[in-house]
Parts: sequence; C-alpha cells; structure tokens
Amino acid sequence: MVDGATQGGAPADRPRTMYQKVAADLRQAITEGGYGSGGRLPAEGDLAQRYGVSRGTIRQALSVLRTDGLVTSRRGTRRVVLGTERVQSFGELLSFTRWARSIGEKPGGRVVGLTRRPADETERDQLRLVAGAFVYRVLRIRTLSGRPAMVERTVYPEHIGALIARLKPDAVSHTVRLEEQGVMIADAQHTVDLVRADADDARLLGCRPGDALLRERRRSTDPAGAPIEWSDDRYLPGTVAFTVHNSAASGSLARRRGTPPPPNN
Amino acid sequence: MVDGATQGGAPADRPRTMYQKVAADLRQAITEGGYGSGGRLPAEGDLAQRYGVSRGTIRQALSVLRTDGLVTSRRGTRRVVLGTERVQSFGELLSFTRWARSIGEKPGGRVVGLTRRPADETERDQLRLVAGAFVYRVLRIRTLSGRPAMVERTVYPEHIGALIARLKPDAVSHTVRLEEQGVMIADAQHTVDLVRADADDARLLGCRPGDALLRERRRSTDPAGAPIEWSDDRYLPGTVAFTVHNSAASGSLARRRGTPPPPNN
DNA sequence: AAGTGGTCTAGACCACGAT
DNA sequence: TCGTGGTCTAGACCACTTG
Repeated sequence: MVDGATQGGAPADRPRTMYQKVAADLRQAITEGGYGSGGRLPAEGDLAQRYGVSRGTIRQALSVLRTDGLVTSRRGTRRVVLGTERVQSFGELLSFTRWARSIGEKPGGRVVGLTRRPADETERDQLRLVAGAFVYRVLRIRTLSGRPAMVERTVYPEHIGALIARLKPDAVSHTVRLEEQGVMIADAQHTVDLVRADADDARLLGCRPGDALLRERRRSTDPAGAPIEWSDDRYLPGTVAFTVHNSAASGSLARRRGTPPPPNN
Repeated sequence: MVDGATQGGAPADRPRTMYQKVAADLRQAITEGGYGSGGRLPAEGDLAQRYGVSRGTIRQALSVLRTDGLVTSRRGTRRVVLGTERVQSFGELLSFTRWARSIGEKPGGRVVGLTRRPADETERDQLRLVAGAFVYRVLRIRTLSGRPAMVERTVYPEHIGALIARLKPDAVSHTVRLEEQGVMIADAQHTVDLVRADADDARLLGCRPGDALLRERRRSTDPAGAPIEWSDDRYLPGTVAFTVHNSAASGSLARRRGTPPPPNN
C-alpha cells in the first residue's frame, strides 16, 4: 500500500514504527558524514534486505529524509546526499523557549497584558469562531539571556485562553504548559515579513518607533484542524532568520539564530 | 507498496499519473469550497472505489494535499479541510518573473553587473566547487510594474553562468531561460531575515543606506543534487511576505504580495 | 462496536539514467 | 541493456476516534 507525507509522531519522540527507526538510522549515518556530502545512498532493495523490511517501508523512511532536504530522489539513479545539517524539530519552531534552549540561550518571558473580550471580525475569521465568541489576547515580551528579543501578541479561543490566563506572568513557556494540559499543535501556517515598530513595540524592545522589525505571523491548529492560536511575533533585527527547504512537493521551516553564517548545505 | 513525499512532476504540469489526477481533482473540489472549511473528506475507501483505484493511490494523492496544508490527517477520523487557499507552485517561488505575473504585476529586470572570477571560499562551499574554479556573479535590479522592488546578487558555477552571460541585460526571466536550456531546479534552501541596505542597494532601490530590507538567501540544486545558483535577494519593505505551512513532517514556502491581509485560512 | 486512517507486505510493471 | 526509483495493486492488521 501507499503512504504519503507520513505524519508520524513528532521526530522528537523515540521512533515507534519500522520506517521511523530506519529513517532515524539513515539520518544519523548521513549527518555523521557516513555517505559524504554528494554521496550516494544504497539502493532501496539493498536497504530493504539489510533492515529485513519491505521496499515500501524503506521508501516511507526515505520520504522523511527527502522532506527534510537531506537527500534527493529521481528515477534511474540512487539517492544523493544533499546536506548533512541538523534538522530542527516542529516543537523547536513553535516554541520560542525550546528554540532558545536549542541554540544555547536562556529564554525568558513576561506577560505585559492579558484581556478577555469579544472577538473582532479578523479574529473570528482566523480562529473560526462564531459571532459573539470571546477570545483572550496576550501581549508578552520575550528575552534571550536577559535581553529583549521579541514582542508576542497572541489571540486564543476562549477555552485555550482560559488555561493561559491561569499561568504566572513570567511563566517561561506557554506552549509547553498547553501541551501538558493535552493541547497539541499539529499544523501551523506562517507569514514572515518586515514591519515598523509601534509605540508598544518600541517601549518593550527598547528601540525607536518606526524601526524595522522582522515579523512572523502564525496560525496554529490542533490535530482535528481546530485553531489553537493566532500570533504576531516581532523580532529585533539580527535576532532570528527563518530557513526553509523545499522541492517540488515538500519543504519545512526552521528558526535560526539571527544573521547566521550563510547556510552551509 | 509505500510511497513518500511523492516528488511528482511540477504541479504546474498536467497530471500524468493517477494519484496526480486524483489530487488535482480533490484540490479543485476543496478550493471551490466543495467540502467547506473545516469539512470532512470522504473515507479513503470510498474515494478508492469512486476513482476505481487502490487505497494506496488515494493515500498518495491525499499526501500531496496534506503537504500543501489543505487537509489534516489522523487515525480514527476522516480528513478535515484545513484551508481553501490557492497553493503557489515551486516555479512561482523560484522565479521572480512568474511570481510577479501570478499576482498581476509586470515584472522587469536589468543586469547591472556581471563578472567572472575565481570563487572565494564561501562560494566554493555553497556551490561545492574545487579550489581554483571560476564563478559568474550577477548583480541585477528587479522591478514590479516599473518600480524598483528587489536587488538580486546571484553566483553561478561556470557552466551555468556562461549561459546567463549570453542573455540580454534586460532579459525578463533568467530562470525561464535556464529551463529552456535544460537546466532544472529540483530543490532549494531558503533563509529569510532582515538586513541594512548598503550603498549599492540604496542606489539601485532608491532608498537610503542603512534602511532595512527583507532578505532571502537561496541555494538551488538540480535533480542530481548539484548546486545551480546561490543568491542574495533584498526586497524593499512592503514588497513581499513569505509564507510557509508546516506540520510534523512537511511544509512549503510561498512568496506573497507585500504586507497582505492576514492569511485567510 | 464500527469506522477510519496508519503501517506493512509481496508482488508487478514502467520510466529513466548510466554504461 | 541493466539497475534504479516511481507508480500501482490487493490484501492484512493495528491504533485511534466516535457513537
């Protein structure tokens, strides 16, 4: 049977299925340079024999690596190693806290404003709410090793916001707290552009109004497709860069340290 | 048998295989609102029967839609429509010209500088060249309906650059010209961040040195994994935004009109 | 308990690249 | 021509969600 982009559990989890085990194994071999950059992988049939699974399972594993941009694939020739870079997990992308830790910085956060009120039309549209529904709006300053890095404005539907409202103002990771209460994020849509700091941004980030900021707007949904949050995050210049790999039918986004050396693979 | 992220020909092409036909069919039904936003798709088995194919082929088709962020998928329940937005093609992302046309603007371009010289270390690293190899560097201003929008600095390995060097300075699309000569781009790695305009940027874009620009750096490779170009594109504020959908194991990047209304799905 | 999608098998044939 | 990955089939069993 066929499969597709294989949702598979978060790559952060321990591999549970055969194709995840194979993928993890091959990923390690690749990132450790076992095949070299530009090197060729064994044929699918060989891998199937080596791991004692069907060719289909091997293809499922390889599709994961292809989506991550680690290998090519084309008819007629063996797969080629495209890059040997570590791939960022979905969790690191969604959580400022996890991202900060993954790059060796100490994350901080403080809620500056929290209100509950009826959703306006844009919010109803984004969160798929009916007229009259309430939302929570959270304004929050995020720091890296004590220095202001980002201003976050997040809108939650009422049942999620109620959980957020109970957290301490300086709770480090709202995302992790939500996970602990069983709120899972399965999909996210991101928009990255450049925006001018308004008065609030300037005050909280310590810049001047009108200064340019890198903005990421994000809409996240749970496994059932129900909106969980709608956020507008504004980063000081030099704080982050966003990277994406894509091919004819794939791609993924990663958040990286600001103005990093040119991507190396 | 299993399959994966299904490289399938460019979605721009006419569907050639069964799963592409099914995917195109379902995509149209979804974007036309046939299932509604948040609606549920028929079961895989039902679709298999309706199209007269195996369940595996249906799953392959659905994996395409899942990668595009159009539908969810989880065990136990039918797939749910996540969004009904048009998905941008790989070609529109890679080619400024095609993108501009897709949003109804008239694209323009003019080569301002073209040099051939030995690659420096960074260029050798990016383009996977050996010491002593030559590269072409192209500096180019891009316009939307006559107004400057972006400055493009692209480095090509010698065999590709030689083709570019033969084009007229105001050739509209280098990407399309390369395609006509059989140069195909199969994968690309993007990095998006914020950068200050240098003297060249300011002169060509008509802004002041030090002004903030949205930068996209890109490394593209052919189907065999060989680097084709390494580019540094700098957009005037408000010109573009980049969007990405991702989930546990997928994602894709799209270029949009600058500071658009909040993403609608 | 029934319905549904996720994983896996064991084949088949085809399209393409390299030799 | 031969090896390789791409497409497709027809099953099987399992994990999960929902009533």
